[in-house]
Amino acid sequence: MFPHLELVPLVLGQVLYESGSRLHSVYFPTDSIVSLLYVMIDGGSAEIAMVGHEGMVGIALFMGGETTPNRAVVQSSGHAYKLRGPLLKEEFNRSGAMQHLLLRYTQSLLTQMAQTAVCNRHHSVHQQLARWLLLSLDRLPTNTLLMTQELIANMLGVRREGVTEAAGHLQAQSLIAYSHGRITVLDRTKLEQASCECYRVVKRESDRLLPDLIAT
Amino acid sequence: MFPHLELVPLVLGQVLYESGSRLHSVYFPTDSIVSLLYVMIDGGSAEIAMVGHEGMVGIALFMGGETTPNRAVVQSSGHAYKLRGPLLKEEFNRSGAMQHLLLRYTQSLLTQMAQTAVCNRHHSVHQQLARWLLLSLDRLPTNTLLMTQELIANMLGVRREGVTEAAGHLQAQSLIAYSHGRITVLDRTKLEQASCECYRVVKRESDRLLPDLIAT
DNA sequence: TGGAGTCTGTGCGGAATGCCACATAGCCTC
DNA sequence: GAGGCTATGTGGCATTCCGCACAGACTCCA
Repeated sequence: MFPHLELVPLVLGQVLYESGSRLHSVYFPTDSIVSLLYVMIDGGSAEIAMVGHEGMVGIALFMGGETTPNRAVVQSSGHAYKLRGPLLKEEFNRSGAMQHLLLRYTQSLLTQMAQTAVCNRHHSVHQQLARWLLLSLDRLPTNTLLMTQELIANMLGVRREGVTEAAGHLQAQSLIAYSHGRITVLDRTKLEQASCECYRVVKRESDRLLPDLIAT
Repeated sequence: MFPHLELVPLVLGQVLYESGSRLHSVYFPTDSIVSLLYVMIDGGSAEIAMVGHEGMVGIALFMGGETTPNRAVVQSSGHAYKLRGPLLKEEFNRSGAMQHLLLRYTQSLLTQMAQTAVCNRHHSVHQQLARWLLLSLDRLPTNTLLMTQELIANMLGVRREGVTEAAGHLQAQSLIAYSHGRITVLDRTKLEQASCECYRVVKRESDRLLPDLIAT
């Protein structure tokens, strides 16, 4: 399979899959982040999960559904290994270590989605922003995110003003610093404290299910 | 595999799995409904997804994680076929039709979770109640749910009063009728109109991914 | 049949968030 | 370095939902 991996650049805003569209390839992000979004009829949106170097975009291919109702958008520019769908399916159907890995990754994605649902229900924009920053940070090589508040608001499905207020609060406490589309995390530990339990649950499950990737 | 299926009764409130507990058996509900919940540290809860005759409780077993951070609670009494974990794994690893079916079901569960996240973010308690009633109805043989508003509130992760108000509204429009723990859906079509797009998305994906089950 | 317990209805104040409008401020290009 | 564009800050108002308190109504069991 490895010879068929093709390293491709992913740029911010690029749409890898549209809702309901047939998947021809899957992507393994290296230093990029891809968001899975649901876009409502009225145009509103909400992020369902994010995928970075720990995972793969396009699990519907081996799950058998071929498509999902979600859109996959590049949330942070970078690169990904692209693989043609049939090759992935072939590898999956060999029922080897790769299949087990993909299934465990899918379970970790499931946990992320579940926790997103919980977070959307119960936690404040403040807590959700902290969670989101941490999830992004875990998928980036640096501790700086190139990301406007407007974009974050779209991901979280909240108002831009809400993000401004929450981010201002985090900056006042020196947990982060930001300016015009560049957010730097200054104190990761305190940011975790500002976040809700949702982040920790997702992180713990991810670490538990995908220990192999610690080396990555 | 079939000779090993054991029909067991499930009673309202029964906990099949606790968060993080090792799964020994899986359950295929027949006329019962099982809710997957996340229970927060402070005791608050939110339903992640519900499972009825279309699916299985305990997918973590074949996904490779063995456990999940969620609790599985019987939401509507009835029965389920119980199967010992190792037997299910064995069947799954045969990579036959059963594996494909289970994976497609998992994808439909994924969609349900994703849509729960979206709904929690964007839709009103009114819309969510309608969605929830419809999802339950699809999994029951009758159009009567034995279910108090308090319980529904716990599932949706909202206040009981909020459910009272929304349910009163639906009853005033003659979409449902209820009294002390017994809810009857009178007009399914209008209830769908009162619901948000989330119900339709989940239904469509479920029908698409699991056509075999229409016969069931 | 009556009483206890559960379920449902209602009102009030407060917090969080949504929507809208506009002001300020940094960045980039020319 | 000036202007335009984008990003961020701020305020006001409406709505939804939460938390709390308590009243009324139905059911079930003794």
